[in-house]
Formats: sequence, structure tokens, C-alpha cells
Amino acid sequence: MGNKKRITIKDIANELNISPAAVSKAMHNDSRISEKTKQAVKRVAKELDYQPNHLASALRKGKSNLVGVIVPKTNSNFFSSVIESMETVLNKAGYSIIITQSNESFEKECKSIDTLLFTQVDGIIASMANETVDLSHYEKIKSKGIPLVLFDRGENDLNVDYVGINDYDSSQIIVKHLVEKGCKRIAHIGGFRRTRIFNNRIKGYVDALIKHNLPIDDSLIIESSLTLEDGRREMEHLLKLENRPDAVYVASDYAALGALQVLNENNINVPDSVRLIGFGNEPFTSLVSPSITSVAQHSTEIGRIAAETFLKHVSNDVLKQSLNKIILDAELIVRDSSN
Amino acid sequence: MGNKKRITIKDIANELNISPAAVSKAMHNDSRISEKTKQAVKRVAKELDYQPNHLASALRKGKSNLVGVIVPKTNSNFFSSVIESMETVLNKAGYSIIITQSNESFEKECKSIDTLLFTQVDGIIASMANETVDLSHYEKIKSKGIPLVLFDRGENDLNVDYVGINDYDSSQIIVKHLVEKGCKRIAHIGGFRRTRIFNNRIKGYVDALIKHNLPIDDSLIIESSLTLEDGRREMEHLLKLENRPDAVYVASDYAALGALQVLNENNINVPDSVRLIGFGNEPFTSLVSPSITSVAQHSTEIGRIAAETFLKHVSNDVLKQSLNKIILDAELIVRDSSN
DNA sequence: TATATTTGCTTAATCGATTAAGCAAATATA
DNA sequence: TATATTTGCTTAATCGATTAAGCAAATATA
Repeated sequence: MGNKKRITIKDIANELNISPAAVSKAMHNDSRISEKTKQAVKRVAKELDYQPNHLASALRKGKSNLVGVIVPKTNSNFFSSVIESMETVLNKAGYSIIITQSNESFEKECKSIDTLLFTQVDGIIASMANETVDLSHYEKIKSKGIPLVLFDRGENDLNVDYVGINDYDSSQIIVKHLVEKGCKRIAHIGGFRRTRIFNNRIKGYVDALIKHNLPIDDSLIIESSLTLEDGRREMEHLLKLENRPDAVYVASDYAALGALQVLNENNINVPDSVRLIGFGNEPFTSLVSPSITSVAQHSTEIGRIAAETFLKHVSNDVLKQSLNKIILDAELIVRDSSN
Repeated sequence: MGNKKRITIKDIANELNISPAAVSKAMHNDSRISEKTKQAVKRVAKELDYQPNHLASALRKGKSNLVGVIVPKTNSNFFSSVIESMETVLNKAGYSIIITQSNESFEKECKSIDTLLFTQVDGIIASMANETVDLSHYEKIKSKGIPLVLFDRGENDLNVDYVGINDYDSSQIIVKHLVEKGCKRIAHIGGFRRTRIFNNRIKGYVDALIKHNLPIDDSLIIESSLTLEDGRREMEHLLKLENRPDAVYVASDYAALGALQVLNENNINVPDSVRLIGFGNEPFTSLVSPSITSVAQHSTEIGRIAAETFLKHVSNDVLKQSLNKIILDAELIVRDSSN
């Protein structure tokens, strides 16, 4: 019912007795169209409430002005704020974004990519799912010549643009902080080594222990998916060790929260008996008791830079692009759980 | 460089010496195309790695198979899980979704709608921003004949399909629970009355007080944006009252968390001195101490039903649609903060 | 055997916007 | 005054896929 006939440039053309081509040019301020005609076109367009058909222009121009964004989950403050920042930059440049969540599933990630390619996005900005090991679906994007920018969870082998923080250094800063607080047995509940960022955090942690002349104890290094439940389970596991750690560095705030719950439930004083540090600076880290020391990841910056990197790609697509790997310094936000 | 020429149905047609029309029909299993041709077309399509140009078919069919979703913020578990559930249903029906966040801003919400209309979405599923009072931008969607479904934060005046929970009843259940625990002075930190769901929560609260023969005290009814900071501020305000409340029902978990922080900081025992109840059942409610009693909103159900409602719309668009208002019963999840 | 129907395609138009090519009128330059 | 340039448009093709209309060959029916 309410489905009124769409207004097209043809309607405007008829109204003014000019050609549709002239209307199109007038709308785009072509210098070869007179001011008088331009104003008339714009007036009529407004009167008729003309909305350009994006599909038609996208088809003709071979450009959809859509950017696909793939994140593992939107319900973390980090990703939500990265997206917000990307959107600001991309909207300004005339792009809209399509957000999809992989839910940390490899299969869902592949589907997301298919959907985005099918929708003819002009580029994809992605952060990889935890499960992802096989990278062939990302190769597919590259082979189609569609700009791909990874952020946070990226992969070196892919040889694509990347924006993230310095995970190795972050671990070094964390260990240094804990050592200064007098900790001698620092455990690490990390992610899987197959994911580059988690591997880097583990390497940074190990190298920092060596630097501070602390022994490397394999029983204190744990790999997991870093969910809250993983944090609980691994913390319980650590508490059962003969020689308990006096500090735990967890590579995700969610897992750190799980660990904190277990510590609280066992009446183990944090930070006096065990110091705890998370990663990601999710808002809840400052809300729980004790508040959790964590690493701020500059989400706004990451979003902005990832978007700008994409824009660079499309602006001079003729040039063979030089690879952009942008690594930002992270910042340790010290709170009660380690102080 | 890697930008290979796109494969079109024309390429497949040339390869097989048939017309592009035949290829198109073969791909869609048209009964008038022979099995032999169909198989040949599909084989060549695979060989050439053909990907249909979605823009072209969308333009021709006047249907983009995209659904726009507008949420105030993605970084809440409620919205993220609603979206996930919608996506599942819509993907199955051949639709992709475009997510945009309004960040609770009226201006951003208008922009989101413009972007979605410009992208030629086939429908919009939205939850309104806190700031939104003027509804003309939603009228615009309706006037274009594009299906609109609201969820959670909707508006009666708009006369569109809606999916949400029973806010009035939720308040009744909450008050009943608190009364049973012996509370006599129950405060309510609510949202703004202009938003229907918050108005209903206030009405439910007031009517429940009357039902249990408790006096209505206007100083115990507060309207705010329900951010964490609002929760803190309003709790501090309540603590300064001569006659303090013995229970606080907060219409959002975030604000409830703020309130809890203030109570903890002031060494006021929760639940013994003040009982606290939130709304939304965000994961952190079970993570803080004491854990916060809250209302589960059936996010998965809401997402599924909203998506199905949209699908109903597009399936029989000829029929004058009857309005669907679906109100689900909410569930009180009792935790330490009120028990 | 003659006509009707079905099968398997092709032809051509279409969805709206864009753009290369071109043309006539107006204006500038020699 | 004769030619060159600029201005302001129009014409027609195009982006790919879809679909109504139609046609010839194959098959079915009378």
C-alpha cells in the first residue's frame, strides 16, 4: 500500500524537460551544466523527495561504497568501540559499513566473508576468530583484488595490512610491573600460540622472565580460548599446584574475571596473596572488586587507522601498495588487583 | 594488480555457446532448461569461479536482500545476542544484515536510517536511541513502504510491528519479590518516561506499590539515561535522603552496577541494608559481588521473532498486514543482591 | 497424417544511474 | 568577417542479471 512509486532521475528529467543525463550531471555538480539547471534539478529533486538508487550507481560505477567489517563478537567494548571509530572515518568518506560477527567460529567467519563478497563490498576490515587456522578464505579476498585490512587478531603469513598493538612489549611491561611488586612466580593464562597476538604475548612474557632472572616453569604457562569459563578452570588448576604462583597474567579480561571469581571464592587475597592482570581494559575491569589491572588497547585509534588504511588502498589503487603494518604501543592501567 | 576481470554470466554463456539468459535460468533451476545445460552451466560456473553480481540482480529485481538493523549500542550482551539470533534467521532466508549503532544519539540514528535507505535495504529492524523523541525519521521509512520492525525500545504512536518483553509485569514481579523480602521503601531509578518501555516500568512499579499498600514517594522515583554514571549519581542522591530506601530497583544493569559501586564504597551491606535489582541480565550481573538480581529479556527469542516478523512482511506484501505486537514474559533471575 | 502441446532455448527490453561521444548555439579570438 | 573555443546540453551505450515474449524443433494427441 504505502509503497509509492520510486522517484528516479527520469521523473526529474520529465518535470524539467531535460535529459536524465543532464539531471545526473547536475546532481554531481558537473561543470558543464549551467547554474540555473543545477538549481532547478535540485529543487525538483527535493520537491519529489528523490533518493538516488544506490544499486544502480554502484552497478554502473563498479563500486558499492560498502565496507565489510568482521569481528569475533560485538559485545565487547573493544570491538564495539573500534567499529564506532571506523564508522566515523568511513562515513565521512562516503562509505557505509556492514558488520558481521563470526562468534569465534571458523565456519561462521567463512560464511561472513562469502556474504560480504556477495554483497559486493569495496573492502573488508577484519579481526580473526579464535578458531581460525586455515587462511584460504582470506586468500580468496586477496585473489579477488578486494582490499583487506586486519586489526587486533591478524596473521603474518597473510601479508596484508595490519593494525594492532605491541603485544610483545605489553607482556614485558606487565612482567616488569609484577616483578617490581615483588612477584617471583608469575603464571600466564594465554591464548593459543597459533594466533599471532597470543603467541607474541607468550614470547614477551617468557623473554621478560628471562630478563628478570626468573625461571621458566612450563606448568605456569597455559593456552586456552580465554573465555570467562576458561579463566575459572585454569585458575582452579593453578591453585591445585604444589607451588602456587604469586601472580597471574591473563591475556583477556574475561578470563581474568573468571580467575578473579575463583580467587575470591577461595578467599585468596588479591593482590596480597596473588596479583592479577588482565588484557583489553574492558569497562568491567574497573567495576569489580578488586578492580583489575589491565592493558588499554587504544580501540579508537585502531579503528581510525584501520579505516584510513582501507581508504588509502582505494584512493591509489593503481600503485602497487606498500604493506602497512601499524603497531601501536599499549598502556598498562594499574588497578587494585596488582597494586 | 591481483584485480582479475570479474566473471559474468556472459563469460559462461560464451564458453558454452548459449545465451546469457539461458545461463541465468540454468543457475536458478528454471524448469524450461534441460538438465544437460544446467549441469554444464554449473560446471563452468565453478571452473571460472563465478560469483553473481549482487548489485545487478538486486537492481533488476528491485530487492537488495539486505536488512538494516539499528541498535543503540552493540557492546551490550542483550543487543549483541539479539543481532546474532536475527542473523541466523535472516541468513537462512537469504538475507544479510547491515548493523549500525546509534550510540543513543538522535542525530546518529537519523543518519543511520538515511544510510540504510540509501543502501536500498529491504527492511529495517530497530531499537530506538535514548535521545529519540521526534519520530519523523521513522515515519519516513513507513512512507517509503519499507517494512519496519521495532524491538525492545519501541514506540506505540508509530503503529508498527513490535517485539519486546512485558515491562509492566516485570516491574510488578520485582516489587512483589522485594516486598516478600520485607522491603518497605522501594526506590526506582528508571529511564525517561518518554520512552515507552521505561514509562511502562515506572507504571508497573507504581501500581505494584499501590497493590501492596505501600506509599508512593516521588523522591524515590528518578528518571535518567541509565548509564553507569547515572546509577552512581542517583544512588548517591538516594543515600543523602533523610529517609533512605531499603531497596532500589534500577531499570538497567549498567546503572544498577553504578549504584552497587556506591553502596559498596559506603560500606552499606547489600542485600541486608539495601536490596538491589537491575534489568537486562547482562553477564556481569552474575560476576560482581554481590551478584545482582536482574530481569532476563529473552534476547534470542526477541531476535528470532523480530526477524520472522520482517520475513512475514516481505512474503505477503500484497495483503494489508495486520499489526504484530509481540510481548514476551520476562523472567526474574534472583541473585545475592536481593536475596 | 494434421494439429496441438511441450521443450529448450534466443531475443530484446528492463532495472536506474553514469559517462563517452557528439552536436548546436553562444561566445571568443584572429 | 571567418574560424576556434566554450557552454550546455542530448544521444546512446553501459554496468550484469533477469524476464516477458517468442520461435523452432521435438513430441504428443486426435
